[in-house]
Amino acid sequence: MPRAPLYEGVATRLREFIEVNRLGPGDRLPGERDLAGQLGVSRTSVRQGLTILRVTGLVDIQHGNGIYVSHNVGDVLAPITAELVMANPELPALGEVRNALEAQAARLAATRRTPDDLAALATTIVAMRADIDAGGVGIVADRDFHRGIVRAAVNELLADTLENLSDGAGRIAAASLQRPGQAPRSLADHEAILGAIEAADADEANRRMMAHLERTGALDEPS
Amino acid sequence: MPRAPLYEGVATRLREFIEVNRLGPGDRLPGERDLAGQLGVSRTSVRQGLTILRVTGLVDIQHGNGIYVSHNVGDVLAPITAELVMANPELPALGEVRNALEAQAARLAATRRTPDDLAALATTIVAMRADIDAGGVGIVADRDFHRGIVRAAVNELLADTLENLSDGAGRIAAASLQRPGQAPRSLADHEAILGAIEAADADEANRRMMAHLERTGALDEPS
DNA sequence: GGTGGCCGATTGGCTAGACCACTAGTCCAA
DNA sequence: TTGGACTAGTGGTCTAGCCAATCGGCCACC
Repeated sequence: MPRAPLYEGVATRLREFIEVNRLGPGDRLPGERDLAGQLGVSRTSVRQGLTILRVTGLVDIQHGNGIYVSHNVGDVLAPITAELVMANPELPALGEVRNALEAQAARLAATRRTPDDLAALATTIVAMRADIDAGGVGIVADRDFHRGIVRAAVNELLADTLENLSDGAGRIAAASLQRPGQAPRSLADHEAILGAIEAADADEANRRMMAHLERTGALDEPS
Repeated sequence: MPRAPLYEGVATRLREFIEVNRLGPGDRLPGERDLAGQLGVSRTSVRQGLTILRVTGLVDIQHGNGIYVSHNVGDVLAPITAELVMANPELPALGEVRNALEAQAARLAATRRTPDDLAALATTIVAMRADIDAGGVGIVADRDFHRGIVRAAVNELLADTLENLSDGAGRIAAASLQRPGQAPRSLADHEAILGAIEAADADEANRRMMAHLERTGALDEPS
């Protein structure tokens, strides 16, 4: 059995330290030299352990100032998912995860949307129709619509994750809209989804969003 | 504007190195001393950069052997999500993300399930009924059912993410089953979900799974 | 000829100590 | 009151070295 590296243990003990001392967002940790002394390891190892917590999003390290417990839970997944997407943006498994989250956003939006949310969504539909009438395909309005849904869902973790997953997915949506006749179809989809959200029909919103995503995402299908 | 730390740059340059040299899973990177020389930085900084890539899941560092490009994409998110869940397991936002992924798994399972998958799922239902008849609540069979769904979905990324999200969710499910009359209700839900999957009805499988999760997850509702 | 153990080269893991770079607070002079 | 210099404290980086795990080849032995 291979033994775990020291800095792994340091990371674990630092997590425990934060938990035991009930440290919340914004609270300050002891300096690196202090921690090295308390844990009985070299400062180098402490720094490697801290790097792990930093990448993980648990702490915020400020040069010349100190080490602080981070604020947003969403920040934890953000850099990682971004990394993952950058590495292989058209991985099908990734698209399926993304679809699931966005359909869930539609479901939540159906129950939580405010009048402002509905107004914003309606605006994107008007804008998309105008763009299509003007000969465009409504890429901007399309993106705004999907973002509006996510915003209406009021779930920061979901929003952050989706934001990063979408970095790669953006061009897929753009490519999809370029297909002949796709833009009006997408517009009709949007209207149907918004209708379900207005009606507070969570199941229907979820179903229609999923159908919409599967239609637009299926680029490789033999026509 | 604050300048980025050196080790961040090292991590980025190492990522580029992997990409430019078309290194795939299993390929070996130069040693730490080599990299330090090539990048013109100290070994310390190289090690910190490597730690980032390691946490990120991009590379696998082996003591006494060398540094290799990692294999599984799922490994990227796994340790991070586990971390996140450990930190705050009853965060409602987390539950919503988890529900979305599991409902998506049900949807995918409806189209991809093999006869073996169906048989395994049916077995868990039989086992759960037997356990309930014997006075239990079928915790084990319940867990097996949900895992069986995920397995049938054939999406490694989704499976890995869910596996880690569920570490914290496990006890929620267990607590839910303890409620009077819940176990038979869950069993009925399972049967309905399996029915939809057998019928290859993706929408229905998705809908029923979501309904099931929302029912069992709503622990804090005033009864 | 095959087999087992030894040994050394290579590689990552860890330490110690020093100095640099940045931040925030203090204090003094204008 | 205000502006800037100073300073203590903190993270960032480097050097040099030794420790520990791994792998592969060599060699004695069967």
